[in-house]
Amino acid sequence: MKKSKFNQIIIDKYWESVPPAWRQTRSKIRTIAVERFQMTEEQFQVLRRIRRGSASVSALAEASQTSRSAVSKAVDVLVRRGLVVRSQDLNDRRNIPLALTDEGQRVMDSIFNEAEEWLSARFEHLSQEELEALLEGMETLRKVFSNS
Amino acid sequence: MKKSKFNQIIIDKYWESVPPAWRQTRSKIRTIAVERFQMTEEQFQVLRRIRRGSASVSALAEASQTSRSAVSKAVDVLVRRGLVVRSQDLNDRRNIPLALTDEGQRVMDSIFNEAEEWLSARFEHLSQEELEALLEGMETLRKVFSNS
DNA sequence: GTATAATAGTTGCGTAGCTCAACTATTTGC
DNA sequence: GCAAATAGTTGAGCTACGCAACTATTATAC
Repeated sequence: MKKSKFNQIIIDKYWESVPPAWRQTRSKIRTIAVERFQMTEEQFQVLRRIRRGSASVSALAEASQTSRSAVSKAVDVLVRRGLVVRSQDLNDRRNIPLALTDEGQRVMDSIFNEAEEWLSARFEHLSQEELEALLEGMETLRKVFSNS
Repeated sequence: MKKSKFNQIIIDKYWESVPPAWRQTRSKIRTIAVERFQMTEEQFQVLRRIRRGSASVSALAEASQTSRSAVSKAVDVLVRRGLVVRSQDLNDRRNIPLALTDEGQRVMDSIFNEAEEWLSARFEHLSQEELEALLEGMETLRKVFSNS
């Protein structure tokens, strides 16, 4: 009883926080991307993850909880724009490792500054306690939605 | 220094939690919606909010951080399907209050059960502490992204 | 060793989900 | 009473993304 009531509160809060946060973030990224870099939010996410280390289409799809075809298409655009290179894995030729080009690296640095400054500004006025609870909550969120 | 480093951690965590959570949720809603109710995720959100009380296109757009035109179109589909009615506000005739029809209420009840059971199952194995931190974190998230 | 299954990636097609700008219909404020 | 603001709608157009079908490669089964 008590448990299920609390559950309902969690679910309500989820609907009221995550989808709006996401919509607003996407909208902001789009604005930056379109105005200055002609890049979509999805491409931004792909670049973001490639930047953190070597990656493949499948790994990116898994990490961002989307389909391989969607990632494949995003990567394709980035390759055509000279921001990403598809390289080779001689041990397993099905695998196609992805990496940033120098230009990709450069673009990433500036788009990152802008996007993350915006995000940063959002979090700026939070207290230390709020930040810590937020961090913990987001980690839980990540865990909860990462499998399956 | 310390502050900005912590900020970076928060931002990273944000990227790794919110967008994937959202993508997976949308995907699940779509599955339920398409398979059983022929309804999109956006329509689901609109119905969800109307169910909680009277609402208008503008209020819904504000709450879900999207544009009025997007909401207007979603509402239009729901009206054509007989799930929502546009009524009148005689005090201000610009305002068009929205309400569920009986059929809309009925459909909502069952789609809700299904969608929220899925969400509920995700949160099921969390400890009480995790749930509380999650709740607090999501409230912070909501606040942070609620004003323009 | 070959057939079969599994895996990585791509492509075409269709549709949902927006946004922007332009428009109508009201109401509010000098 | 007229300009500005507000609520809502509509049309054009583009992006995102899933599904299904396809190729290429590797792993497994017999």
